[in-house]
Amino acid sequence: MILEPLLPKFDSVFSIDCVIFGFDEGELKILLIERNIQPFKDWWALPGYLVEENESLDVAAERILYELTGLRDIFMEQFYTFGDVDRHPQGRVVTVAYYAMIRLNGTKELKPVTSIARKAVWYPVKDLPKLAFDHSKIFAKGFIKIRNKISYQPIAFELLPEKFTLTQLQHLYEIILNATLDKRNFRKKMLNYGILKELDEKQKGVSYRAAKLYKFDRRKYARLFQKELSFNK
Amino acid sequence: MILEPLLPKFDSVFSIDCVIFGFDEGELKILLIERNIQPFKDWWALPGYLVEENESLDVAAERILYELTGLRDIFMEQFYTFGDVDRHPQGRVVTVAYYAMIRLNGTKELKPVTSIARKAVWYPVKDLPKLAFDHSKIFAKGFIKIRNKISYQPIAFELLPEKFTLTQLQHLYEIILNATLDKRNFRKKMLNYGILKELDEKQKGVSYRAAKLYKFDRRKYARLFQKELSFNK
DNA sequence: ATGCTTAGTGTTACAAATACACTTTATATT
DNA sequence: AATATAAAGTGTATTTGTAACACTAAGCAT
Repeated sequence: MILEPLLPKFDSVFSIDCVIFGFDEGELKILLIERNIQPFKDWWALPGYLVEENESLDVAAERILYELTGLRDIFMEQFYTFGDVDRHPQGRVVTVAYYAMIRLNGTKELKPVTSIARKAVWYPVKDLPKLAFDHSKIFAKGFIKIRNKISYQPIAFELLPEKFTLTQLQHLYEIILNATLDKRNFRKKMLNYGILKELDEKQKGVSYRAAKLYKFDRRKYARLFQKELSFNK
Repeated sequence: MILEPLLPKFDSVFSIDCVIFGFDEGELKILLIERNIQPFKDWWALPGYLVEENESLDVAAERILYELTGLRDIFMEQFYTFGDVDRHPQGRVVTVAYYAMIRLNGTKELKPVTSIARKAVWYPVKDLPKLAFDHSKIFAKGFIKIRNKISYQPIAFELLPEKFTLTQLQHLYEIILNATLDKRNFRKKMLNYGILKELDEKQKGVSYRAAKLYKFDRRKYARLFQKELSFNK
């Protein structure tokens, strides 16, 4: 039997960082934690931590988000990997960044289940504090990512409450795209997608004419994105 | 002076893998190497290797591609990071995948400058061999990436020789999109982009009517992609 | 009853995408 | 020289989507 050369065993460290978008009180927000450990103790940071040895990246992302914020069952998507040599003071740590857009029911409490984070809070993206590591850069790239995504997929509803008005939806688009949109054209386009269901219900508690409520039809939405774009023939 | 707790020093290993697309003899190809080292010695693989300690990911990608194939100054873009627990037999190795589309002048010789790769060759994507590690999966994701990209950005010219005919361009689109396109509409659309320059030259050596040659105008191309998409107002 | 504030609505103009088939031209063959 | 061949090259009508644009309707507060 031929002896194979002995190979060194690799034992690596890398991390996950999460950019979680929410929409509340007419503002786009992201989740930040206050770090309770070194390095960057007491700094604001994206929820992020080291991946464990026997964990795939996707699984790690879910676990880490849960442990640092208490949020569960959030579908996140990987969007970029940051690997500058000096991005981590303890050595070479590459971090894989994930993003998600979620509905922030007001009720969902943020409660870190580990002491790594002192607390987790929703922070308006307009007014972010200085962040630990290269997290400002990571956030910026994540923001560009959802801006692009929303331009070709009507995914904004992930951020809205179950029932919403068309004006709320439009405001959300305007914030993410950083542009003002024409009301009539916006409504026409959205309704044309055929993924909104008009409800027999109206907004309540407003001191003016109440708007109709809508909800998204996820089945139709899924069907919509089976057909592909451009150059169909 | 307050003593900070001593932090462990991280010392990690991760890799880069490159999916390099070329177009030759009417076929879409990618670059593969034949591995000359364990693990997966003698297997076909994507050009890929470990990142060095003091190297950013982008720089590592360039170096690794060069060392394994002899190709230089190729602009690559990161597209996904693969981190399944068992993807590498020597332990936990996360790999950051890059892609590029390049012009394959016929002349550019492929010559690994390290013995890690025995050789590097262009392989038709239609007929890839079994690949080392999870490289088949990486390739598949890279292919989807360029398919999507080409659908909204006329980047296909990266793959073509300096001078090309519209029919060649169309064939390339058809191969990447896996669809047949209408000749008149295709031409109209391409010419409307305003990034093609008609030359005073014709195809040579064909046994039928020679087609006009075109080349891409990179200046106009760059300008085209400063203006953004969708929902402009 | 009046005022205020937002909801809700339609048309026209322009641009882009699609469907579709014949003529022209360079070369090769006889 | 005549003919065959193979791909180049070209235009129009239809449909679809995008863009610009301003007033009336409804509900609540006073």
